[in-house]
Amino acid sequence: MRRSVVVLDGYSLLFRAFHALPLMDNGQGEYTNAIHGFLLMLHKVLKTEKPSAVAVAFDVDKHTFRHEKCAFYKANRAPAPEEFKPQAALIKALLAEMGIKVLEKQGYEADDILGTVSMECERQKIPCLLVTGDRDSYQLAGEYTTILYTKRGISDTVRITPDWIKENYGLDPVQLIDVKSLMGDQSDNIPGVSGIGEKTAIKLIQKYGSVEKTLDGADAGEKGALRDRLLAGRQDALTSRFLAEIVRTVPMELDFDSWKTDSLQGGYETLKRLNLSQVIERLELRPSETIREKEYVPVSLTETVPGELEAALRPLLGAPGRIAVSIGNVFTLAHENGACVKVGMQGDLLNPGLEREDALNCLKTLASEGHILIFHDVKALEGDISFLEGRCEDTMLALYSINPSWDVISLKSACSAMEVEYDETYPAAGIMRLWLKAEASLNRDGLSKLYREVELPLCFVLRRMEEAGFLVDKEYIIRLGETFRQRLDSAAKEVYLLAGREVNINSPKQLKELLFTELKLPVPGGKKTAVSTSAEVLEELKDEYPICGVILEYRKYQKLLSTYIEGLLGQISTDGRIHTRFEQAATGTGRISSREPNLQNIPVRTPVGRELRRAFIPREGWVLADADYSQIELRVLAALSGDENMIGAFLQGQDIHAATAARVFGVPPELVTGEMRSRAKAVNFGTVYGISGFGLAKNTGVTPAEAKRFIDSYFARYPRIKEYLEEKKQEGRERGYVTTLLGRRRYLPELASSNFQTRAFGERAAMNSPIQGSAADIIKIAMINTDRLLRERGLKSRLILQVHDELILECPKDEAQEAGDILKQAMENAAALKVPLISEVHTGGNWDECKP
DNA sequence: GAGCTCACG
DNA sequence: ACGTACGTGAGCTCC
Repeated sequence: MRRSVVVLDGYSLLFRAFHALPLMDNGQGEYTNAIHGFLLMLHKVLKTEKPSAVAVAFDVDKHTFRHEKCAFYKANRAPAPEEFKPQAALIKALLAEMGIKVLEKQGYEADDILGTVSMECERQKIPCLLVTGDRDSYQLAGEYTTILYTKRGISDTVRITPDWIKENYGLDPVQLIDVKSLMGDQSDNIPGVSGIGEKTAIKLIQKYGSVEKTLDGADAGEKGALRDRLLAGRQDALTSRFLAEIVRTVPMELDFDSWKTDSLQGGYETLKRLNLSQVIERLELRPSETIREKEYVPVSLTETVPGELEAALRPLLGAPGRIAVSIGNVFTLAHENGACVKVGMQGDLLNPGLEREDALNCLKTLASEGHILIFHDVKALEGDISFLEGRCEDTMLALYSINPSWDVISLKSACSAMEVEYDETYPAAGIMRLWLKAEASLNRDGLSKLYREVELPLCFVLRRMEEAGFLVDKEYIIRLGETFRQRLDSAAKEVYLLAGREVNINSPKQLKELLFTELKLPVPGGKKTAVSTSAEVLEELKDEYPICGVILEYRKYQKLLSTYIEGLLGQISTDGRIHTRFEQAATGTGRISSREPNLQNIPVRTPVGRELRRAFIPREGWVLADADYSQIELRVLAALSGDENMIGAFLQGQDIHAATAARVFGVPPELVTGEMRSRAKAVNFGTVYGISGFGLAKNTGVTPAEAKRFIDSYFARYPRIKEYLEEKKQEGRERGYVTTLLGRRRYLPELASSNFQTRAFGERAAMNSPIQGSAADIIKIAMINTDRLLRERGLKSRLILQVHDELILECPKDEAQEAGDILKQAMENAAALKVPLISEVHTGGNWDECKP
């Protein structure tokens, strides 16, 4: 197909439509005339021009804060009326839903984007049509670039080519820049030369060729008032020349092939809500988000012989397309064309049919025929799912990418989060409904990349990690358990002795009664009633009251025994390995979690805890390679905030906590004491968590007033960090969410709460989520790349565990060096920030040995 | 099933 | 004046 590109100037055309059409609304206060006009215009252009690529360009936030941000930019243009603004916001969402590429770039006007696209088209010799209501774009006309200018209204257009400009102005397109610099433009705040209008400017450029030549020639070549004006306006003219020229080098990716023009699908529901039925009709839109029950062709294949299944399905499922799949008690499939099939599975008493393997083989056939299979949580599917990599979608992951706060793990709650009908008898139909809606939302919110390039590929990596598992030394754990049991028992006996009676130490209620009522221990903090028997409280009392120390001892071994010794022993599979399950849609920030058992909270902070870590081992002849990011969250904070001081410390490879201490205490680095460093470290942590004076005080043991002073001097030394955290809170309040490096959102309705506590929590989450979430984004990329590289290089080494900022490989001994290098490189190159990412690799014969 | 406690990053 | 660190999962008690 012949390639050609059409780009529309979003705001200028919307504005044209807004003024050309009478004000319309949908009866609920939403104005629609500009949207209506714009979409008809878009449709007409696509129909008559039949381009191979289309996009719509917008200025970023032009209508909200252009006045403050940019002194000379469109400063004198009338503000947009209230009836217009919401339409501008709506159209972008609509275009995304319809799958039309939206182009925008912070700090640039739509004109600049048009200029950049046309420049690229000139370079590639692709015909390019710029549709706009702004005559400034005439200067962009060229051999391959035509301007479709809307003269009046929305349908009265003229095609501007270099020839047209020659005929009408006697000039080349670029000389229009020179004309504009002489005549000026009030709406763009281009001064021009005072006293020179369009007619004179054109005449001068025709005569001299350019602004420079006009100015140079004016002294000798002109006379009277005109000569005086040109000489006086020299500087203005030169400044104007700079302002009048449209930027044609906006840094942006231009992948024309992805700017789809076929099938303007999606947007039906939104247009319906806006009551724009004429647009729906003209664009021939169909309600794509919902498959209505009557459209199904439900067929029950009860007696199917396994081998005949595919043949039976084929006529129902039609040409290659997208098929939602659910395998539970029944096997259901729902094609995007509405066909729907249900087959009994073995084990279903009413309708016994297929074996699991038959169902999987059926899917294999469908996938090999070019169908895209859609699942809800594909990783949870039993059996070998490797054939689905690159051939499937996952609604759970799509919805989680859109909003990690949604409960999307079960299909039922996912459907209720998306307000989609859930039909127990045809789960696949629910999955298809979810997918069609999720796909539009992913596009609308710019999250397709996150889903498609991170979450979806990652789930196959996680699946391989789950299957690989972590080998443990079972006998060692049992022996360790025996010694822990002895220490637990003696601690219990000692507690009973000191208490004078037996008590269930596991019961906080009984313990509270014993300590604070019977034994009348003082309550730390001067509170009247005891509130907690937590380690924090007992720690404070243990010097004075030995029973508290013994209770702590008891608790330590109780935890180790029940959660770790017994918990882990109960999770060892027949292969001697522990296969955790990674939850990919469970956290509010984008982190993954681990369960049954949780291998992300294996003890490490105390020596006794680390004894347990020694139970995690590689298989015979292999080693573990463990790599962890150094200070990834603080590095992310430094990079996102752009704080030069913190960036500088990381660039120089300094000990960040010591460097912070030196700055905040105002002493040279060599005079930083251990105490100073550890306080600075606490504040660095606090900052990442969304600092509060009280929280810091509680964690470091200083008074809240001291903590506050410390935070104040910290922010005085790192002003950009303070600004950044304020910005995040503000952003959260304005937009309702904050985002990570990859655009992952966290919605924070708490910020609008009238309850102080709720609101304060929202603020801390607004500060923390971009940091924790971006770090999570980064390690996910590292995991995908590590997994791919290891396999591409034909190595046997494999990822077996992720612990938020740490990745663990199991490697054949002779591969350890190479695999460790790959791991380190993949981690350090996962993102290019303003600070380096550093990953430190350690190998060892057990997990504990992998610590520095 | 909620609340407490505690293991991890 | 309010009452706090961010993000998880698991085992225990007790209603």
